Amino acid sequence: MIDKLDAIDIKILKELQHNSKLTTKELAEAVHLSASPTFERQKRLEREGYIKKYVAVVDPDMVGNGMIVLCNIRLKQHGKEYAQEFVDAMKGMEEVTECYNTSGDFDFIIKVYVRDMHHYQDFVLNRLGEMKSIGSVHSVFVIGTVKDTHSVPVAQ
Amino acid sequence: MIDKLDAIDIKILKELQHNSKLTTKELAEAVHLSASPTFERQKRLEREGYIKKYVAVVDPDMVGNGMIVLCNIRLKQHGKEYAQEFVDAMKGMEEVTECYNTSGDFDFIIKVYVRDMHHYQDFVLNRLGEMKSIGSVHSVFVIGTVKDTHSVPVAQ
DNA sequence: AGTGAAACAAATTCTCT
DNA sequence: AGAGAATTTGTTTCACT
Repeated sequence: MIDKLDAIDIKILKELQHNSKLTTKELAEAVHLSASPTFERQKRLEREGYIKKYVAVVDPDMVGNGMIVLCNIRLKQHGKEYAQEFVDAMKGMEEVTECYNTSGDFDFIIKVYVRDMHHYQDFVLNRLGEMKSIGSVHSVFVIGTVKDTHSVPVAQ
Repeated sequence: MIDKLDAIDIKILKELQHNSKLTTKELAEAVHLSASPTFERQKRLEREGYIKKYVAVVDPDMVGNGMIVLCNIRLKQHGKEYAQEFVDAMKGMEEVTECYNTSGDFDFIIKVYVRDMHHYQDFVLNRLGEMKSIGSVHSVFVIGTVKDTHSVPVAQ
C-alpha cells in the first residue's frame, strides 16, 4: 500500500508514468541515486503490483478512431443474467476501452472510440441494439479533449 | 494516417499497446519478421506520431487513490475567460486525469481519482468550489471498474 | 540500503540481398 | 523492404561499504 512507499518510490512512479522509456541511469539521476538501488526499487514496484504493466500510448486520430463518445447505459432489468451479458459483451468490444458501473440515473458508462458518426450509429444500432440486456442508451459526444494524462495521482 | 499502415504495423501497435516491454526480438517473432525491419517499423511509428509515448500503468488502489468520480460540470457563462480559467485549472490538478468538453446538458466531464469520499468532498468544496467559472457540478460515482484497457482500437 | 564494476542482454547500425 | 552480423548501449548481478 501507499504507506510502504517513500518519497523516492513515489518519484519513480511519477517519472515512469510520464515516460517508461527512461533508462535506469536517467531514472537514477532523476531520483538522486545510483543505478542499482533505482533498478531494485523499480523491480520491487513491479513485483508488488504498484506498476501493473508498461504500454505504448497510441494516438487515436492517427489510427482513424478520433471520435470519442461517452455512452450512458441503463439495463432493462437488474438481474444477474442481464448484467453478465452486458459486462461480457463490453469486455469483448474493441471500441469500448472503458466500462464503469456507476451511481445515478444510469447503470454503466462506457467510453467508445470510433472513426466517425456513421460508425457510431452502426455501433449503437447493430452492436448495442442487438443486446437484450440494454434498456436505454444516452450518448454524450466529446467535442474536444482538454486533458488526458495516462497517469494516476500518487499521493505524497 | 491509418491507410499508411499495413497489417504488420497494426499488429505492432496492438502488441505494444498491450505490452511495451517486449524486446525487439519478441516483437519480431510476433509479427513474423526479423529484428531489424521490426525495429525500423517501430521507430517509424514513433517518428510519425502513431505512438505518442511509453508509460507505466500504476494501480490506483495500490497508491491510495482507488476512488473514481466522473464529474459533470456546467460553466456559469460561456465566455472565453470562464472557459479558460476552467481549462487551465483542470490541467493543473493532479487528481483530474481526464477532461473533455462535451455535448449535452453539461459542458465538461472530468475523471477524478481520490482516496475516499472525504477527499472527494474536499475536492468539490475547496478546489472546484473556489472557481468562479463553475456553475454546477453533478457527481457520478464509480461503483466498479468493468474494463479499463489502456488501448485505443486500431482499425483493420 | 547504497556504490561501482563486471557480465550479460538488448537496442541500434551496417552491409548485403 | 528484409536478413544477419557487428557494434553500441542499457540491464542486471555481484562484491564491497
